[in-house]
Amino acid sequence: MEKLAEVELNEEQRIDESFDSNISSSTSSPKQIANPVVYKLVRVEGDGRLVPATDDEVMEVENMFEEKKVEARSIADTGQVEVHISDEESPSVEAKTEDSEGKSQGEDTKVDAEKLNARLEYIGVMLQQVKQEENLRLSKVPPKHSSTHKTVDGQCSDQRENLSAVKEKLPTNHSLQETSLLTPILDDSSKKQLVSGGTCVKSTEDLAVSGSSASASCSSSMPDFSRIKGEICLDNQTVRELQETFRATFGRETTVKDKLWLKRRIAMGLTNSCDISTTTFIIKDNVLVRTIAKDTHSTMESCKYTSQFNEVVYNSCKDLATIPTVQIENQQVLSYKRLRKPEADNECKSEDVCTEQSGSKRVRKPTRRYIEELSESDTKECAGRCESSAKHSVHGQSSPKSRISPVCVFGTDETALIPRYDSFGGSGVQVPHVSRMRRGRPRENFMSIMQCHPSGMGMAVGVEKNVLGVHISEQDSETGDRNCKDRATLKHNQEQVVSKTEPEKENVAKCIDEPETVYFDNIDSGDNSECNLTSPTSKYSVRRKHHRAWTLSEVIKLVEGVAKYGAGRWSEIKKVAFASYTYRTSVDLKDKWRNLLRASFAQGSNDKGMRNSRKHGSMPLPAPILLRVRQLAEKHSGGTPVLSSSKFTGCSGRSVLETRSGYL
DNA sequence: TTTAGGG
DNA sequence: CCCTAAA
Repeated sequence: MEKLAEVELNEEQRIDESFDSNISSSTSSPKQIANPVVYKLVRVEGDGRLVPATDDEVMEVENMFEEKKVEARSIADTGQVEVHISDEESPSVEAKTEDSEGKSQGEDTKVDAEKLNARLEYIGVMLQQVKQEENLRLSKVPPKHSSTHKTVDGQCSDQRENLSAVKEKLPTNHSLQETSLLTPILDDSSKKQLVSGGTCVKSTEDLAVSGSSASASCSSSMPDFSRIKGEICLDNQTVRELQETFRATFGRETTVKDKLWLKRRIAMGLTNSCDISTTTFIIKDNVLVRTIAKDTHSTMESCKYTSQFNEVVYNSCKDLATIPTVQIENQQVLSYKRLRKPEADNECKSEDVCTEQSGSKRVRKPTRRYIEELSESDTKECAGRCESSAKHSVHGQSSPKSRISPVCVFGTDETALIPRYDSFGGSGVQVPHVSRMRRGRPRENFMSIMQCHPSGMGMAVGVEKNVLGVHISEQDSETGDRNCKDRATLKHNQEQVVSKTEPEKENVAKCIDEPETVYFDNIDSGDNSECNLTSPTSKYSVRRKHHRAWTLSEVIKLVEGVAKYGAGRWSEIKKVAFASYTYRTSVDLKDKWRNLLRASFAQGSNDKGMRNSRKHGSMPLPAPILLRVRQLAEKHSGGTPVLSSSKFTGCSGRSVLETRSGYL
């Protein structure tokens, strides 16, 4: 604490010295929040001079840190810092700082805030530059220049100079002073980001200092890399040592006893990467060395680099009260929530080491429910199924009987049958009605039943092809699709059906109602490959769930929809292009597009394997469409837009639409 | 509700 | 195709 006091004194003295300079308070911004504590630190002499506070007064500085923490936090919460950093250009931070040094008592408050702000700006700029350099180094592609970047470029021709400037400047007393500001603001995860893998001696020293001096006011201690200097082989460490190292790395205790876990966490922290696939770790000067490396692709390089980068960021951030903008822009993928939610829930937070760097992909929690459901249905057989179907039941029919699979209707237990029958698609065929709740394709279920008991269903099958197909495809879905919503139940049915009857039946029935010729994807085949009345063979038929094969026209609609609205606007596309296709949901479109992408690129790279994998019965996707898909994908991935590609790219010169006719 | 992703 | 989480 003595040191802190000294620092504060120095600050005040500086004010004192530069007192004579004129102030231009015009630069004051709304973010400048007066800090009342400052008043206690200076006195105004008769001539108006500011004099340092006495020792007793200085003691109060300690409180100020608390105040500042709050203040800085509030700044972060309102997002003002972002605005500040990105919008305001700072022609000369230093000059500004000097100019704005206080003159009178009234200005004093402003002075402090001014300095802080100036520093914020300065650091913001620096961080921008750091980031910029990062981008330059990581990729040849020039980074997108934000307004701030332009400003920076204008004033600083050489970024490296500024980088070094950061280093030189930061270890001064300011950084010391404000490290304590930073600490509580950054939560654990962000600290990890910043701290992990500091290879610089200075950073280590700073950390040590700040760790000791600021610990009084900070709940969580700072990492101490001095402990992990030199070469460390994690494998040789005991659990206790590993915990020690963990603490040195992440700046917090852990009670985890699992060696491997600890090693992995430490390694992750030091490399700032979750790509730790080895079991043996050696750490040398904070850089992870892999002795058993599975992925050798310049891991060391990247590790080292990120370490250095993070160190710079960290040093910079020490001087910056809050750094949301910079953090976010640095692809460190620190979410806003994290930065704005400083409460540190310790332990287990390190889990985030991994997720936080996973890039821009949306992060998902594990879906335990799905897992539970699956395992349950697997193990508990019928009981599990009943439960899950109950969960999905819209009607809320709680009676177990109501949930009995339709097959039971024709099975041994007639009494368990659902008493209700629905008219199916106006065909006059009565179908057993189960819980209407899933968006499933009823006809499969229905058909399979039909096939199993043609006699029971009477007339049907023959007529089906002509009549039912149309009805179902055009108007069913809403009623029919709800027919059997529970997949588990449906599966169950099918399995039972299969076990009792010929496996092909379902398959045959399934394709009856296809209004158009069905093509088959190149990739996502497995499901619909055999829609073929004449060759009802394969084993796949047994396993298939309700599946509506995509027709070529559908695919084309989809592709054009994507071309028009862009991939991702599935609901739009669905509304416009698939309005009449009630059985295609936006999710289906999305899935299909995903498959199309895969197909198109697969074809581009090697079409042989694909060709081999393709079964003879299936019709491949027309090349022009795949091409179009690929182009759309490229276009959307940031490439240069391709104009009316479909017209020119067809192998045969036909447009996609024309090509289509050949398949209908 | 819609979108993105995993299974 | 299904399911779920995130937005």
